[in-house]
Amino acid sequence: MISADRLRQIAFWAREFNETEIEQARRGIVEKPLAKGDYLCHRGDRLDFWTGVVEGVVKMGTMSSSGKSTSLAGCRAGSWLGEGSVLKDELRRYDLVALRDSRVALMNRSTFFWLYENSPAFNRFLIRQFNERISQFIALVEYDRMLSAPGRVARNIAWLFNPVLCPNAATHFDITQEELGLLAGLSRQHTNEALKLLEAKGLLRVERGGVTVLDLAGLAGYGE
DNA sequence: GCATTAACAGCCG
DNA sequence: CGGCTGTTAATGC
Repeated sequence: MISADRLRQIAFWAREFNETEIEQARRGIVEKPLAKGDYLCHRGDRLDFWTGVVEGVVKMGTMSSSGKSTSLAGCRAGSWLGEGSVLKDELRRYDLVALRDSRVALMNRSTFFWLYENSPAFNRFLIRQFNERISQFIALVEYDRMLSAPGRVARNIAWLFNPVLCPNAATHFDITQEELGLLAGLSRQHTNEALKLLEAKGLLRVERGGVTVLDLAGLAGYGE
């Protein structure tokens, strides 16, 4: 379990919680470090924890039968995921893998359900979260047909900066071009060129070991 | 042919 | 010195 202060630090959804809710939530959460390349779960596993990224970057993706990996979305520190699988008590539909040394918070299923049954604030959060995920996965359908590298990079950056899924996001984020490549499913070189093109269009600024978003809407809609 | 991997020199912290 | 970046050369589909 974690302290109430720690909970407020890592869980933006607990901001409007009352004392009872905070107490329940903090008792039901443990933290776990992940080394670069570690899998938290594979597609098809049962993982009875709702998961928050506390530090680092975690990739949601799947591995095809041929062994080729497909990226769905990156989740950076501050974002929480897997509520669908916990709620429906189903097997995971994707892998979760740490792109760099990371730290996750795990909330057990019974705590999740207690909040679901008892906390209006948590339910408001869940609705917003699901609504945002729907948009994200609708965009994923387009994305599948959109082959352009700059488009892929733009989408993935826009997701990382999603203000609903990741509310504390500043405009700058430390992420290497290699990591962005892993998220977008591109080589580092290709990612590099895509980034420079997006920079030339004024959508972002490329920095050493990071990017600064200048036009989030422009990135989210790039390639339409 | 195109894109990915490999290799390497410059650069910045 | 170590990690990241930007190129070029080699390789694979």
